[in-house]
Amino acid sequence: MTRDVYLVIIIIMVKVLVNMSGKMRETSQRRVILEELAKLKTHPTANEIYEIVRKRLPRISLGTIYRNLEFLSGSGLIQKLELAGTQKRFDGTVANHYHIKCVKCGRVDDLDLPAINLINDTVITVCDYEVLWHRLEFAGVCPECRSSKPDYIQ
Amino acid sequence: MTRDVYLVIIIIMVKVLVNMSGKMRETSQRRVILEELAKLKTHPTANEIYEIVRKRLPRISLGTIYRNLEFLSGSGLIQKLELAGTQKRFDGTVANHYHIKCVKCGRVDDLDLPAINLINDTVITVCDYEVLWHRLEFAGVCPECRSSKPDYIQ
DNA sequence: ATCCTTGCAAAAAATTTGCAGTTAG
DNA sequence: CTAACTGCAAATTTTTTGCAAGGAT
Repeated sequence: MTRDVYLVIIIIMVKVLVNMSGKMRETSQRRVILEELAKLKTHPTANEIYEIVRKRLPRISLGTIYRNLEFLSGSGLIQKLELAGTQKRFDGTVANHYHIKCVKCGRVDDLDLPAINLINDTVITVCDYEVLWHRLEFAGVCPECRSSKPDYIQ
Repeated sequence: MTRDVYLVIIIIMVKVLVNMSGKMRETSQRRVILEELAKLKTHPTANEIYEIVRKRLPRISLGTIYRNLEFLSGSGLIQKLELAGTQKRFDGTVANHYHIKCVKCGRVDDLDLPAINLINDTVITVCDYEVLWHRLEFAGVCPECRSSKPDYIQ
């Protein structure tokens, strides 16, 4: 639990430093991306964010979306997820938590499961690495897809 | 442990079925890819495999490499890894095991850590998914990179 | 006024696919 | 024979980047 406290402190420090340095500007594009990401419970791809933000800022470009997502995740204001599949996804929630992805429809949900940070120490004992972090991802069939007919019947 | 036994049986069955169906042909390209992958302890990308196989089969194309890697991992003869980063990696070892990736040089090593399959059952209790599998990936600094000077000195 | 940020378009990176010709079974 | 497979090249998909114009502080 102490580890999580450190993490929160570090995140706050990063935010303060980003603001203090005075180099981060609050543009409407950046603000809207952040707002929309905070609203969403899903974990959209860059392109999905583009389509959503475009409704409010029709002239925004996909390049700006990518640059901001990269910048915001680098600043610790959002989280970049590199899950199975071809595209990266983004999460407005910064706190460390695990995800599960539906193999049928592709939706990604948060898991209410405590992070098993102790496992990092276990890994240090079986390899010579300095272990920094781990990523734990689950895959399965979501409730909606489960209630529909199985593939081999359809 | 019983679960792993089932897994091994299933893998063998898949191999048998693949051979029985008589639809899989043993081409020199496919055989060499499989041979080279079995030799390697690293977890190469499609392009790295291409460069290695090309030494033995100079006329092979990258498309063939991709098609075979897809086919072989679909048949359970090799493993496709979708770790952090942009490229997929391939593992000649089929048995389920975890990996650690160096954040500096990008190399991927196997971890001698038992698979925590019980966690799937835990996840079922906190969400409505039918949990199929999980992926646990570590990141850190490998021994070689650790012994070199830190970034901010160089 | 400065220089971070944007839109646009082109480029890059990684992977997939169409097709005509080749080859294993 | 014939259907699976290959090489080649073009096409897709996803992300990054160069540049001149725009805008926040």
